Amino acid sequence: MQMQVVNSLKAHGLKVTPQRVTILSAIEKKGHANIDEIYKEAKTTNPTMSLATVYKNITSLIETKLLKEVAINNQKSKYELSKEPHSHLICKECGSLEDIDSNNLFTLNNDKIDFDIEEVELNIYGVCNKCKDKGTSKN
Amino acid sequence: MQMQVVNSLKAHGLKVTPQRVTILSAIEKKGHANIDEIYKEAKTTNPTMSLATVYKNITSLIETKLLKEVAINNQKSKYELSKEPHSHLICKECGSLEDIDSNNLFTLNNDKIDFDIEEVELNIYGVCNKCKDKGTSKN
DNA sequence: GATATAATTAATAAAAATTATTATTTAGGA
DNA sequence: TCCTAAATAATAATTTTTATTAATTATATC
Ligand SMILES: [Mn+2]
Ligand SMILES: [Mn+2]
Ligand SMILES: [Zn+2]
Ligand SMILES: [Zn+2]
Repeated sequence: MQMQVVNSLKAHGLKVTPQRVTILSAIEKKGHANIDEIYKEAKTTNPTMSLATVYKNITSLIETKLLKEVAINNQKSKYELSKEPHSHLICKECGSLEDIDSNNLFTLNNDKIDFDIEEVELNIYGVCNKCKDKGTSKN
Repeated sequence: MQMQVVNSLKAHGLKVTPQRVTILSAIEKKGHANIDEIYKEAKTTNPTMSLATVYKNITSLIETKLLKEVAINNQKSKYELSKEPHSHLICKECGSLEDIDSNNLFTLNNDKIDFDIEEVELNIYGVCNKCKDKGTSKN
């Protein structure tokens, strides 16, 4: 079984159930996925999995910081495994989302911000190269 | 009537209906608001307004770029009048959202990004001063 | 390895959010 | 003022999310 995922669950004090392993593996495979994509992918491994189980686990996996939500304009939120801070390129044509390393991407000059910063999220919307080439929509 | 809002609707080729004026005025008053907040505020001016009308208009106002969606982790999307690019401070305690000027806030080093950038969105999550002081949640 | 127990799950119902339908009204141009 | 396409209110339908509950299961303790 996905030792990586199993250990991660244990480390975060969550019981290791096949459903959770399946859900996390599905997200890991997809990189970023919304509820429906996770559910669909998870069912290929565990066909009896209930959608309510996906919802509940997404919630607890986020609470325990194992997952991170990525809220996106004009789409359902996607979820990803927690990892190094990074930014996202989001295509307005096809909705695709990809990671982009934040190092050297931008410099935050937060000298004068009077706010306890926990997390900085940079989302860059535009047109991905695939869509730029095709000139057409939805791929 | 809100001449500002009326002209804005005309300029974007949308019919000037009292419902649209009310919706835009509500958002203008609130700064940022989700569907429910818009509906509630709008009803104080126009009690017969239908929720479906709010939904449909939000969609067309976004399509015509009069409004902008602000998708937020763990909350329903908020909407604001289109204005200068800026960033947001979002409190994880109370959910409050406030504008912050992006000028001098960060520098984007986008030399090597091979992507047609249309819009850069920087969301800073953390704890607002009100919540920091109170130490407690939900205000 | 067997047992106890609290957590988790599947199935389902319920609730909340969003979109579609339709008859009526209305904004804006002729 | 009149016409007409667009917009609205009311409502139904659909979709999305959460709650409930009986059965199952992971894990701690023996
Ligand atoms: Mn990512
Ligand atoms: Mn704003
Ligand atoms: Zn694309
Ligand atoms: Zn706060």
